[in-house]
Amino acid sequence: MSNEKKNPYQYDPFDYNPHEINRTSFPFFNYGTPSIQDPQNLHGFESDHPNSSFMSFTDCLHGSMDYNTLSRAFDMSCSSSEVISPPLDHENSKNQQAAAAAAGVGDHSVGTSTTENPSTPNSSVSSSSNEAAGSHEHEDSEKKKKEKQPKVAVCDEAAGDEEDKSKKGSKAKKKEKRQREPRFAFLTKSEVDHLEDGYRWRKYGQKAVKNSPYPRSYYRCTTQKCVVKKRVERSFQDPSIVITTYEGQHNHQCPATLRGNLNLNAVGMLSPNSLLTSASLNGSARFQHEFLTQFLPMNNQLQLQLQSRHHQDDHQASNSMIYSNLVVPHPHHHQQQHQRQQLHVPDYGLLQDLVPSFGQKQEP
DNA sequence: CGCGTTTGACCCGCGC
DNA sequence: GCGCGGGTCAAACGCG
Repeated sequence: MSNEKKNPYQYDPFDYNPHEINRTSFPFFNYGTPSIQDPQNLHGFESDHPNSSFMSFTDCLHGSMDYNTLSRAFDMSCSSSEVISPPLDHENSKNQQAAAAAAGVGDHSVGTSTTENPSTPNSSVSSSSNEAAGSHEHEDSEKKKKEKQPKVAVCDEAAGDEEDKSKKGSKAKKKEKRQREPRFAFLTKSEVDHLEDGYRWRKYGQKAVKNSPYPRSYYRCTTQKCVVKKRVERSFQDPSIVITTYEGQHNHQCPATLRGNLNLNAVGMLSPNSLLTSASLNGSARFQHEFLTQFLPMNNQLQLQLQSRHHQDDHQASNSMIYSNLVVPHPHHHQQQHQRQQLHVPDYGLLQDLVPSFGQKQEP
């Protein structure tokens, strides 16, 4: 656990350096040196966005921009041909988890910050996992996940959802390993589990999470034909952290956007710099968690790029991660909460699956 | 009544 | 083969 970003496979999207972020043009991804251990580092980021007021990513994303553009804007121009899927070494992660847990891994930053920020606003740290990349590693990870959802796999999502429904037993295509949609996970510091992201979700299940007192909730986009799902769970290491994992791509527009709220400038998205600028300058704008959901469609590309990049810069222990100070307006909270981001949150739930190295990074 | 949540049962893959 | 755990289904229920 203590290490290594040296290993290209030890992809740790949760490891980042806020300072880098300030320096880099892209506020969400950081390929810089990992030093989140120092909570202080957070200040750098924070100072940039004292009010945690960012433009809504959703807004931006709903604008007219294609993913290619986005990825370019995000300065993720590396080749995506190389798929570097974090190997979900089960054993490894188990050990790491155990070790981490034993060591009280809450990773300083997490534990510390958390305590320091009892008010729990919202901030998020995200990471992506490339599960649908198709690499061997990917396969491994999938196995861990047990690729369920045979229905979608068999009938090609959108279309078959309905029909399959009736047939749980129709193991018709068992052999066809269900292809998992690319998943995108991120952390959000919030008191509420289900963060508003502009889309409408229906909860379809809840399960207790092993080794965690917090249950994991399963949501599905209520839009017809949209097979996007998301899982929400709370980090047991830091209950203030909500781990949200999106799976799939929305094939429709964000309802919120449709309702019209934006004057978003996709502009901001076209350039990392502009994004940063916008975020910093546009105090009224919000940068919501939702941004990730919008990001989903480009996940493959994005993730590949991120990971590839990581691979290239592994000497820097680069991590692909998306993070932000979120202001998530929630019905239950009359006030918007502001939170500093928590980095490097050790979680042994979904994150472990998504970010294999997540649990091992906790050590300087 | 429509929509969303709750929750127990069920399915399925994996490890032992 | 069995048990475990993740993921999903679907009936029951709640709410506006």
